[in-house]
Amino acid sequence: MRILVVEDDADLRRQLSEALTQAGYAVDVAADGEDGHFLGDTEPYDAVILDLGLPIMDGVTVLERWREDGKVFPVLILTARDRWSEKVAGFDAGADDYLTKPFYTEELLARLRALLRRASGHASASLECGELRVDTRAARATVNGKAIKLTAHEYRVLNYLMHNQERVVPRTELVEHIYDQDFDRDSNTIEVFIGRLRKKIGTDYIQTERGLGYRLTDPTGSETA
Amino acid sequence: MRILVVEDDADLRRQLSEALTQAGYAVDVAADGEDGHFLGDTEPYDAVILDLGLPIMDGVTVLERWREDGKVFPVLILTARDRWSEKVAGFDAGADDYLTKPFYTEELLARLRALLRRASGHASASLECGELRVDTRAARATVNGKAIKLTAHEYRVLNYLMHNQERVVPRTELVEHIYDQDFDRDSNTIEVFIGRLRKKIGTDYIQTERGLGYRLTDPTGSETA
DNA sequence: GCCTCTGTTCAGAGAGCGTTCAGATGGATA
DNA sequence: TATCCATCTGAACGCTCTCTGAACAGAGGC
Repeated sequence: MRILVVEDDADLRRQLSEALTQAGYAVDVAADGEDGHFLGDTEPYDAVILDLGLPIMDGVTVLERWREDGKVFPVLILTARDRWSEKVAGFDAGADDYLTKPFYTEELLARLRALLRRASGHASASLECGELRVDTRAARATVNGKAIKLTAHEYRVLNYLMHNQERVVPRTELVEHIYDQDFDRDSNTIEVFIGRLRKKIGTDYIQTERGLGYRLTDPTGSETA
Repeated sequence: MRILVVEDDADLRRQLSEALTQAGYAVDVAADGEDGHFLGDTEPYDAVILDLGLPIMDGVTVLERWREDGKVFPVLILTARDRWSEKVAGFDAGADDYLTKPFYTEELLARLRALLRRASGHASASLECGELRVDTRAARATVNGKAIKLTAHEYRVLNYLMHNQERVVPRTELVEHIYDQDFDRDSNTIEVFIGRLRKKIGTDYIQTERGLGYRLTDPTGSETA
């Protein structure tokens, strides 16, 4: 975890740097808004601790510019001022937390941990198979980065196959997982859906194992007849 | 956005509930730790405001159990105690923010906005989607810079979709996050609101994924049918 | 070559959705 | 308190798209 500290007071800066280093973080420091802004724009930080009263460029301005540039790292604002209206302004500029000087180092570390923990909770669950990708959260499929429009049942079939890549999935198993209990098995709807999927994602992904079922496989991968 | 308030003091509970409702949230309340824990376990909240000193089950215990159960909603801890050691304990139990009584309602709302925004993966206070913009602070929406007049529920629907851009949001999920506990789900109010929103913001922003739900998307973005 | 299994096409059925509207509800105003 | 107005709600209706099942064509195995 790499942290940026932007603080003009030399004593506090050193104190923060030491505390964070000791807590196991990699720490960079900046003494004014311009340096701080530059570092935040160019280096990949996991979180930033930002003083509001800074030389050259104000802390809120620095923060606003980062957010405009699409920087999403969590920012903890640090300031001597205690007025709530400024806290509100800080939050709405894109801050994630706020701490008023003087503060206990323990509390700072605790808030930082909370920020990092929350920021890391955003891994999107996506299944991949070659150039085929299914984002289960967004319910969206892409091939070579191009979005594919799937109907609800097509999506269900593909999703199940993606969860069972490289495995032969019998048609009965597909039926059981896609439909609820009572479904007339004397129908060829699965074949129809497989056909439509092939048409949309490309014919090579879904192989037919005659008499056994279907297998989703990476067509570019190591193939053995 | 649906919020759970767990607070034993009746006055404060009502005050919070009113303030949050007026700010456009759907609010459920609980007066003790056991009720609170149960609600948090069974209903899909976007955030929780949790008092530490609670009857029957302590706030920290409630929080720990939620986290053990895999609940990830952001939690803002609220307490009369000001000692930093308890703040640290609260954070490490899985809290995301901390506020000491007495507090300004404005600050609570600002911290809540920051939590919700961060929880949905957005860094900046104003949510954007193409030319559509929602200012969560002022509860105001604009398209191409022109303000749009939205009713309370229209705003809630749009706000929730903005927090979940590019994702298919099932209608049931929308209902759960826009209304509080008691609401008759066998109604087509969501369709009605979607229809009105499309009329106001333009028809291209909200896509219907038949059988799956609705998706808010940037119409000018790189879309491939 | 015959038989079985799979792929494709198509039209009807049905579900899901959009729209409209009337009544209910709640908040504001006098 | 009575009245008005905006908003919300739930039902009805019609439309569109998807699903389904059948029929037929094609591929593969024996």
